[in-house]
Amino acid sequence: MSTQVKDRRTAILDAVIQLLAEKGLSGVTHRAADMQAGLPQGSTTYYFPKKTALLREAAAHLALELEKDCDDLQIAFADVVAKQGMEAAIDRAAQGLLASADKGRELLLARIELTLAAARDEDLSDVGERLSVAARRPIEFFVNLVTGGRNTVPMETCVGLIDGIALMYATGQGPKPTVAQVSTVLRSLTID
Amino acid sequence: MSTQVKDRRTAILDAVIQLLAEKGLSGVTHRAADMQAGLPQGSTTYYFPKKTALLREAAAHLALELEKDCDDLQIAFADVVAKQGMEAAIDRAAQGLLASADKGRELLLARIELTLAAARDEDLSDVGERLSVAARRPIEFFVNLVTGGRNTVPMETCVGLIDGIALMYATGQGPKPTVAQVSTVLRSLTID
DNA sequence: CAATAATCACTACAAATGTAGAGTTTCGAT
DNA sequence: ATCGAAACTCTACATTTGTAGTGATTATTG
Repeated sequence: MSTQVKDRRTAILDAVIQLLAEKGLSGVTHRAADMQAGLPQGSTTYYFPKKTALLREAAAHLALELEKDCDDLQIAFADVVAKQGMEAAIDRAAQGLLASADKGRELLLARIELTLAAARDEDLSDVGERLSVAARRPIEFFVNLVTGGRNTVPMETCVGLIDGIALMYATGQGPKPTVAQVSTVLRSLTID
Repeated sequence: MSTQVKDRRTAILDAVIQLLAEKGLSGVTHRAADMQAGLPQGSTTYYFPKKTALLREAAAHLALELEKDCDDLQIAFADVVAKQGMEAAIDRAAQGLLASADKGRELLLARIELTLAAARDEDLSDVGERLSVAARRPIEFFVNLVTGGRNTVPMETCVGLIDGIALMYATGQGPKPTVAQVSTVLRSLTID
């Protein structure tokens, strides 16, 4: 059935994302993906014979997940802004960014791995672009919320800032930033 | 001769760092390192039989290079502060951070690769710590310069911020930040 | 139910990789 | 000059990986 196919495909792509986060790019092999997904050997080869295609589709899948998470976030925030005002929303924005560093640790690490891979392989450059766009969305939302659209720093740079903090935390190189610290940085992006 | 030995070892470690930046962690093989260093096959195997040791030593070598670059930077800056005052120095600090993103692109990418690897492999955790310390030094210097030691954000977080911007630029995901933008962010780290 | 196609599972194999060890060269001390 | 050791190079091999292909199973259609 079509759902069966889609289930297996997504199970494999989820497994690849998990492998990227846990074992790195070199940890992604057809056999490892089979095992991680709990499917018999050969499954990944069947659905994605070429490894480039496997990575490409995993990246697309990851981008979709990121965008879905972002949509959820925006819906949740509409309420906060409406009921508690903008100032509270800004703190919650910082909070949201930090939460995504915890919950989305896997997604973050997988995305960084793929971004690095895309920066090297010509064949994956479009994938890098796709991920970059997906990663920009929540940041764009938060930064616009905080600065009211008058941010003085390009949105890509804002993504870099936030990603850098998240990556630092995700790789265990430093303490988890506090809400106050992040919102300080967020506010600094506005013209004063 | 002893110099011969040291030359070959460092040539190999330099090659590994270059490979890390250009091909990623999975691009680092004994044979690839031989070729990159322009040495006959088997050389890397001879000096670093175990791959873990190869990576570990490459990380240590990278840390040394980072620290050396940092020392040069600090010496150069002592002059600027003395002759042109603090305000000029702050702009030059932002400029310096940006310059290191260009000149040090290889070092940055190699460091990120190793940091990610260290975050996964238990055996490399000390390496991650070593690199983290080395990366912190120049940031510490600049941030202290800008904030006068009254930075409101932990130093590790500052490293994350700067690394994130540099990585964004190094992976071609966004425009090179301007001096004004970086110094804006730098200044935001102070208590006001 | 039959048969035909789609889906899946397994085997096979060439290339690459980590690693060991056997040769070979270089070089200093006697 | 010769010996011995250190430094180096090369070959070999088991393992892993990408990928193709072949057989088995399931679903679908007439």
